[in-house]
Amino acid sequence: MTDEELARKLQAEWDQEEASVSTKISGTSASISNDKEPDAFATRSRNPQPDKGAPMRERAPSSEPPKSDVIGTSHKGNARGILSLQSVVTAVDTTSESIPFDESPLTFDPAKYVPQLREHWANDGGDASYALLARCFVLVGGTSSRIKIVDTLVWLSTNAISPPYISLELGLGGSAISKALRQVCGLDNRSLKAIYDKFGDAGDVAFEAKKKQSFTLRAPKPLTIKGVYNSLVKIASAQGPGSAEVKQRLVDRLLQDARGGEESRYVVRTLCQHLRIGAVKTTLLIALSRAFLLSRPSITSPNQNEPTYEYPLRSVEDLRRLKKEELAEVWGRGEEIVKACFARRPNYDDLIPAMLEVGVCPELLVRCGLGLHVPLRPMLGSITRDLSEMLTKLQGRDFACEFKYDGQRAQVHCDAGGKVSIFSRHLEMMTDKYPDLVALVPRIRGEGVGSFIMEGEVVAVDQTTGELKNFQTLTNRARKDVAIGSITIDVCLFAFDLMYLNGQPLLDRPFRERRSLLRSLFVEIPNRFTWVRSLDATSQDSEIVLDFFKQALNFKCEGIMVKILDNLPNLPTPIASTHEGEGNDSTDKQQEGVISRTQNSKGKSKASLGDSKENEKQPTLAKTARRKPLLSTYEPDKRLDSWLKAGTGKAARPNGGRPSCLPCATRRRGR
DNA sequence: TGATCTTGGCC
DNA sequence: CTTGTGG
DNA sequence: CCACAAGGGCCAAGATCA
Repeated sequence: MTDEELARKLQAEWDQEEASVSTKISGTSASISNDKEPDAFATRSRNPQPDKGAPMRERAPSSEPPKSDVIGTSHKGNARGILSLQSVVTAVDTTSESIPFDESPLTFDPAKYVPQLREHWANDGGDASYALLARCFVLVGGTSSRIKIVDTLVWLSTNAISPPYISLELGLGGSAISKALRQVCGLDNRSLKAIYDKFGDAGDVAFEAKKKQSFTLRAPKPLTIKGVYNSLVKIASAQGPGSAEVKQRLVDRLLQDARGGEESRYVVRTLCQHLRIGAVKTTLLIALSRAFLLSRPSITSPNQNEPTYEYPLRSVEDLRRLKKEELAEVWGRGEEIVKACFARRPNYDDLIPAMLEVGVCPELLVRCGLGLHVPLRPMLGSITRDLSEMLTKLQGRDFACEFKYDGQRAQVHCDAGGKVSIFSRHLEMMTDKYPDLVALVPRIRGEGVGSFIMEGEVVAVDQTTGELKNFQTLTNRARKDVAIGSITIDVCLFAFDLMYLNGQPLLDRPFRERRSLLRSLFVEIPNRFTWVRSLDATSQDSEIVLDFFKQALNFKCEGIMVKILDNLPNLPTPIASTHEGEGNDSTDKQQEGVISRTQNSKGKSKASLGDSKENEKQPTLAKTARRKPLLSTYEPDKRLDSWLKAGTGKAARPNGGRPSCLPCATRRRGR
């Protein structure tokens, strides 16, 4: 297909789409335009701006919205529903004719998709999103350049163009977008602002503005996936003086080339990196998993250097024959693998090539697993309200309590060569922010420690008194290009976990073992590098735990973390848990056994659900026994009950809130 | 240049 | 960080 | 129950303006 034909085809499709103005597919999708509460300019938090009706002026005097030509980039309201999804996913119908990567259109083909979507919606209900995304990722008849589409599309779908630990910022505010809209659509600020106030979403503004566009500056060139992605990268790459204009030009072009309102909407939302399609990381991983279970690229030109893709597939026919639970099992197993990979190596540029090589199988975890200088997604703790809830969740298992310090979580990588990387909780690279920590690493590394990944909390600490400073003090530190001599706020790293050591992942080891390795192989430096203060306890120690919690608060900590120590409960004696039937040791043990048998293949909780017999045995206990198993392993990106946090929540009570972990419970059930 | 505003990161 | 919402 | 979205307070950086 030539460019010209393609363009004509797209234009025709576009017209058709415009005609059938935003065919609402499901009721929920209506929420897009449902925004009441426009909230002028919706810039971020501050910015007093009580200003309501006052229209924006260019070059605002100080009373006006200071940045008069800005369309805010924050929003209200959720966009759920597949109308938006279909628009974003666009026309990557990889199952039909083969369009070269460079020409893969950004626009979607409503004629093709709308009926399918209706069908999906009717038949699959909640699975429609996954089904649709999976369909769009299906790789049939592809070449390696086509494969790139998947990659690119995934990035675009997740509001990102790079993983968080690689800093590639668009550096675009709303102003560039409004400027472009003014220029391209011939509207003035006042109208734009009015539209924005109505919808509260820059993308919706673009939609309306584009519909009002009365002229064209030049012949639009159909947008392609690759083109849009490349533009984003170019925008992000432009830096320094004059960069604003470069960015502006790129934005202008994108909006000129956008055909019609719907495409403009999503181009702009893409530019804001705020697609609002309700399908982000997890959804995409699930969709990828399904797509790769069902299909693989077939290389048409074997003479090239194209690799061959031969991983096994599931056939749709076979899957159709399965019972509902069996099908869920098949999907679920794949999803767990893909999620596990992404949790350990959160980069689609790594994940997708690996999937292309081996498909969705345990091998994937080897190809795309934990590695140095690539942050894994941290394990999280479930929030607990009070002590009794905590002890209940712990189900009588042994646990460790740790101070929960008021600082910033940090993941420290060090390779055998001594190179250090430090990542934040959200995987931002902050090595440059803590040159003092980097310098510390050689000194804390004990004998026999080569490479490692450890985790801890960075806290501002007075070096002479050892006194802990609050979080706010820590934020006063400079963040970029910190010279080690110019540091005014000293910090201490309170380490609490070790996930990797000497080339070997430790994620599957029990916490007790990881902690022991950490504490035996590394060397403390007072007020610079120490262990989190901790206390091992059992469910009988509620008073001691409570006291520990109070100590933590007195020590300027936010509260405590509680962590399961061992995988298998080490019950001294199977004393009958006669009364209460609360903790119920026997079922615990059985469950745990089931899990550990299947764990190596990532069976996990799905597997344990399959064994329903054991629950039958003790009907009275079924209610409490359905809890998820408690793991002492490090489970990246999961929020499980094996880690519990108790203490003062920051966002709820920024200042001086009372601890929410009230000393409510001395009333413990026996023992 | 310094004041002012926006952004994006942390909790 | 927290909450709210929807499936 | 989960995933997504959005909310708030705070800060350094950087862009923009007077």
